[in-house]
Amino acid sequence: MKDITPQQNKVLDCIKVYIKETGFPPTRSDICKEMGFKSPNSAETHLRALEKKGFISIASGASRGISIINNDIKEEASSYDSNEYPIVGLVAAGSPTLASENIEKQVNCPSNFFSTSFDYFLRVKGLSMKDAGIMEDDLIAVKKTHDIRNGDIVIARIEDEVTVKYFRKPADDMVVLEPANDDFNDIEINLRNEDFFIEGKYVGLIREN
Amino acid sequence: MKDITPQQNKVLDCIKVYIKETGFPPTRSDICKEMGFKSPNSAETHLRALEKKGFISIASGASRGISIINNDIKEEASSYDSNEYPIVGLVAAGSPTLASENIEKQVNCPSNFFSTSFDYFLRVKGLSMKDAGIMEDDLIAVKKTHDIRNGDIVIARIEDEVTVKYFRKPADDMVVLEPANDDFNDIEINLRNEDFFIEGKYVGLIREN
DNA sequence: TATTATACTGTATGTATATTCAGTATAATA
DNA sequence: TATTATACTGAATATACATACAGTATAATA
Repeated sequence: MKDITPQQNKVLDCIKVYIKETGFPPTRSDICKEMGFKSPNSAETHLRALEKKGFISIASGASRGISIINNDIKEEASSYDSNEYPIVGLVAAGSPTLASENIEKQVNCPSNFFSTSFDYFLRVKGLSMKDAGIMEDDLIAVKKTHDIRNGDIVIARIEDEVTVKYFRKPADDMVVLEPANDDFNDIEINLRNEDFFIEGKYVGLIREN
Repeated sequence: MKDITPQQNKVLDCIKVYIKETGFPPTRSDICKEMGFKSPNSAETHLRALEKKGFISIASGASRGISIINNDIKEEASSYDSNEYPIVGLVAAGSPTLASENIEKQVNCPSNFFSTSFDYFLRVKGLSMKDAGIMEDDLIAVKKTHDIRNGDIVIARIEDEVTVKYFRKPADDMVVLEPANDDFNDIEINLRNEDFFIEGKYVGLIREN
């Protein structure tokens, strides 16, 4: 799977939304309306790019012949399929690896439990995301991915510190991590100087009381 | 929902199969091929019958504008054994009963998922418990019980209104329900005058992102 | 008995739609 | 420097498609 451009991603998203809302895929012209294009060829070229990169398939000659190619392994599994997922502690320093010494325990959970598939649970320390409803000791479902958009909640590692924050990228060489708590400050990272790594994306939450 | 004829059922089935295999709905002509009809009008009349009976909707003028209307009562009717839990909507008025019309869907979940056993999930409306990390559209795991202590989060019904709040009982004939949000006020209930009922206790939370 | 629903064939037509061709422009890559 | 990918506008066209109209026939209602 090759890289997708932001614009192509938008088009892909708008196709998904269209299908979800109408039950059938959009025409070139429908995509133009959604995206604000003035020529059906704008949609066409994006579709061909998405096809080439393996995100969709296009049935030749057929109207609305677009179908989303799903490489989310989760979807293929049956709805009652369940798996063991590790709970990883959010250790103050060091990355949340899946090495056995970091695993608190394994929990059984249906793999399609959240709308997106995920890889492990992370136990939250601190209250920096309080206003997003993420509290101390909550379990965050984390999907290992680098496909992050502004506003996503990410699990990131800066130098040796792991943290959960809102993600924003105002410039190519800069990332801002924003807490959801007025008692905390934004973290600005200069990608030139600092060691920054995105462990994954927050896709769901579980709280045991 | 009116009765469906065997032939109409076949057509409906073939539409479902077509969508599953191609990702988009069939044309009249596609249906003819699948069903062995020789006239597109055969498909057309069946489609109109299915539309009239509420099984599909047809977008006027659009090609392949068929979408399946989903009212799978099957899942809702099944009994809640070991691992299937119903999601109940927190309707503004009325108690969150397990009657099928109130059940959003069933989710598969290990019965020992939370430290305490539970009976159903409730979808949260509003932000009155924001500071307890309970946000809009979260799923609360509810245990049907009347064993409540001060400080527990309860699902309670006052007259015809269902609400989630902290529970406190300062006197034998009085209950105070406290929100976790400064924008809301405490609710004081005089047990002599008002119809008050505890539906259950909050034992866990799930958030889908 | 007349009417309506079901279940088809066959033809016709306007338009919805995919798709190609011709351009313009920018940024990245070889 | 030439080439390729991205990101568009704009026009043209063959055909894919929904849909209406005209029939035939059977069974179930009212």
